[in-house]
Amino acid sequence: MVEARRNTRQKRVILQSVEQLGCHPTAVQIYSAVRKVLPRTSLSTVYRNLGILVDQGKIKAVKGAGKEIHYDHNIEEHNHIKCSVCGRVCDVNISPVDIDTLNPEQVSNFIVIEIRMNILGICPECAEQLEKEK
Amino acid sequence: MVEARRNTRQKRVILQSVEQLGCHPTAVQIYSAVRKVLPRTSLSTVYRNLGILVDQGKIKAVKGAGKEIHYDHNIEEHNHIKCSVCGRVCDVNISPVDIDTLNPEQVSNFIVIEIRMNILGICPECAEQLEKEK
DNA sequence: ATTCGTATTAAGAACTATTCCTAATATAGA
DNA sequence: TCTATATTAGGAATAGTTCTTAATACGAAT
Repeated sequence: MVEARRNTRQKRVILQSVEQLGCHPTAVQIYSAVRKVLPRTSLSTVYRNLGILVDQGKIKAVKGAGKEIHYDHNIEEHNHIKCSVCGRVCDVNISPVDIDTLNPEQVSNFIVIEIRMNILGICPECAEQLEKEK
Repeated sequence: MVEARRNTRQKRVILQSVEQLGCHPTAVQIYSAVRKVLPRTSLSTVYRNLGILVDQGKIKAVKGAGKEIHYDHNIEEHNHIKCSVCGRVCDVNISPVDIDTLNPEQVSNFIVIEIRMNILGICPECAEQLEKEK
């Protein structure tokens, strides 16, 4: 990825959208929000700039349960839970495993780079809805 | 997914291949192995039967870091580490978090279904190779 | 063993999320 | 303001997976 140099309107609005949408939006959700401000923005511009913003450490990409990548304006290390019904992603507050305490045979002698937890669940709203339908 | 009823040659060879390949093969790797025995097998048949076998609890799908799904003949609960260089997946032996010990506010009031750890690392072989290239 | 209904297959089209390509545009420095 | 070029819009390409359909083969009944 080439180092970004220019401060374009698109890049500014994309970062703003990730921050304002808050709840771990996908590229398509960010795209919709951006197009309300800059209607001619293309999806590839959104993807490219999200990549640049991740590289610059301004946002984080949340991959995991499900095929879409979600984006997070909270760059502190934390984990996520995904609703298996509606697909939305929320934060979880489980202390991550300390990489330094692992011994090699536990991890097939790999050098560990990153430990992510992907948690699957049902969000309160969907749980309530399912309860009603019974 | 409709309940599978017939015991076809393809299904048998696909399950065998997952078991014999061992190290968390992808659908395409399984497809290659199956075609050595049944050369006219199609990729969609492999995918469909892998889905059936997962539904029947005979194998597990390992999703996580990376876009491909890997398949595991070891159906006991355990976690995985993926090599960021060559992409292969190995087992890790880290005690999973106990779902029952979590309190609701830790998990944004979700009902927790499953906790998966996705660990990213570098496998011994790739680490050695990288060391040589320096 | 043979017949027959239908579950399953092979082959490839379709789909989805993402990345790549290229001419046109807009930004930042002079 | 002018200019070089980084970035954009638009759409094509890609990768992994799922879907569609006519043909096939499994296995229950004979």
